[in-house]
Amino acid sequence: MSGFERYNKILNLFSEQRNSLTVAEISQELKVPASTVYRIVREMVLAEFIESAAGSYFRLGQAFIKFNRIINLSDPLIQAGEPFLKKLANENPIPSTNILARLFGNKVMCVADFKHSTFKNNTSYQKGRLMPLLYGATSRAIIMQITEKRLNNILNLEGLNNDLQKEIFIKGLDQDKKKGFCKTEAQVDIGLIGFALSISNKKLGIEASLSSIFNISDFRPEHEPSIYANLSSYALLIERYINKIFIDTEAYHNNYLNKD
Amino acid sequence: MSGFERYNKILNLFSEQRNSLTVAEISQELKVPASTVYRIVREMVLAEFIESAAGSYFRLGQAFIKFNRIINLSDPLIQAGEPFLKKLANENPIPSTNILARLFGNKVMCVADFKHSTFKNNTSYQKGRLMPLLYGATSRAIIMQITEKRLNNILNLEGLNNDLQKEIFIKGLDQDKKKGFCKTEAQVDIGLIGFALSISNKKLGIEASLSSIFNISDFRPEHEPSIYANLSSYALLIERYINKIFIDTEAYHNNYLNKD
DNA sequence: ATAATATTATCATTATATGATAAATTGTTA
DNA sequence: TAACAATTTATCATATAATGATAATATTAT
Repeated sequence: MSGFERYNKILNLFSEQRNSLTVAEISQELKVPASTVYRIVREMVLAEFIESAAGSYFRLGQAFIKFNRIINLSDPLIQAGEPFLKKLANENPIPSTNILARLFGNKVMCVADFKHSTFKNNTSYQKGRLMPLLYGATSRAIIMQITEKRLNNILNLEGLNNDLQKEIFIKGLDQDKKKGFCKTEAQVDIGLIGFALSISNKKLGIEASLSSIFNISDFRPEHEPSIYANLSSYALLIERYINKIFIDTEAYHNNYLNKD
Repeated sequence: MSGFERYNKILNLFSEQRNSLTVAEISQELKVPASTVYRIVREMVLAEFIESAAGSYFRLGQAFIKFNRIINLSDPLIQAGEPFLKKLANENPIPSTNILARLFGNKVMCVADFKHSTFKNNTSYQKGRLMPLLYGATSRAIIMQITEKRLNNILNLEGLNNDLQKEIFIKGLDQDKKKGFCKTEAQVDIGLIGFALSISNKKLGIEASLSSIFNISDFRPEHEPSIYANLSSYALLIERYINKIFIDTEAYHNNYLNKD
């Protein structure tokens, strides 16, 4: 264990379920002596990436709140997409939650969400939460973009090493690719149905998706056309906006450089 | 430069204004050769603390969104305080923005905010943004809690090294301490007036404040009593709730340990 | 007050980071 | 498409910092 990995491993011990840890626990998890962990933790406390809680426990620190704000203000996907989620929710024919998600390692992370006030259920998708890559329309609209090789790696990692299963999964994905959208029922949350479209920008390395999630009980087949119409028009809008941000940023950088 | 500081310094080069940087720029800022910076940046990209953007620029990475979520779910101040901000806003006699803030180094960071729909102005206080420690009611209600020695250090750091100025500042603070609340006009944003109370929990090391911010043009002296009544009842409520969380967490930990 | 736990300090040893340079890759321009 | 420039990765000897066992304090609980 060396370099940044050492720090990252400690941070990744913290989770929604286990949000505070003692040095003894960290030491045990990482199989590193307590004296070493104390030194490392102290460094991170100084930088406010960790803070001490009651009873010799430690928590994640406030620095994350600070950096999270900067990301929200600078991430092109969030900047371009978040403002449209509310509009999308308002135009959908039935109550919905609407989500922007992107690839995060071999998981999918929601980076923006808007739940319409009339949508009473809760989805598992929440900003910052990691979700499985192989289930749900939100995720499918993302993996349909990645290369075959990478997909294969991920399928192996996720335990889909049975060749037949793999083939079936890839075939289904290819069909979705041709159609240009994804639709899944109850793959992530029971009682919910999801529709998703890809959002991408090669230059910015964005592999994302825009999705609308509904209660199955609200949903009727006749809703589908307007759901697709909404999703596809907003997906296009967001892609264009991302591109605009890209152009603007480039211009800004050029301008900045010329001023030297 | 060594240990976590090396990574932290790079992360802290990113700001709202300068949200993407090239390796050359980082190298220049930190006075570290590009070959070294490339190695460090690569490590951080792997951990998703940094991500590559277009045109050889780098941005903060998505890991912050993930960790920010965990903090929001686990920070006792946010957990205890955030739900009450909306209620406070609704009960205030005039349109307001309501803020929970805490100490962050020698700055003050807003960790939760709720702007009432009728409040049209914008405050500088936004979740995750660092604000000066010496101006505004929000900040005063925090520094009035810290030890004299620490305050002195901060006053020196902030350039208040003139003894007379210092004395005046401390006297004003002492008066606020006696009154038990802070009120400032236009110290941070012109046209706004702020009222704040301290929130603290020694065991959890929380030094924070709850504040309501109004438009000066909306404000009349007769509003003051109800403003104070609201603030003080919610501040008390939040402190009690923090304590409840503390007790619950302790019980949880004990329970967890006994199960081994 | 005493015991138990948590935290910091010390220091010889080991392992890793560093940075100069070269090589490779990628992007740009003619 | 070739030639060029910029970006990124690889290499490696050397300097530097991390490690962890142990001892010394500090803090907390009994």
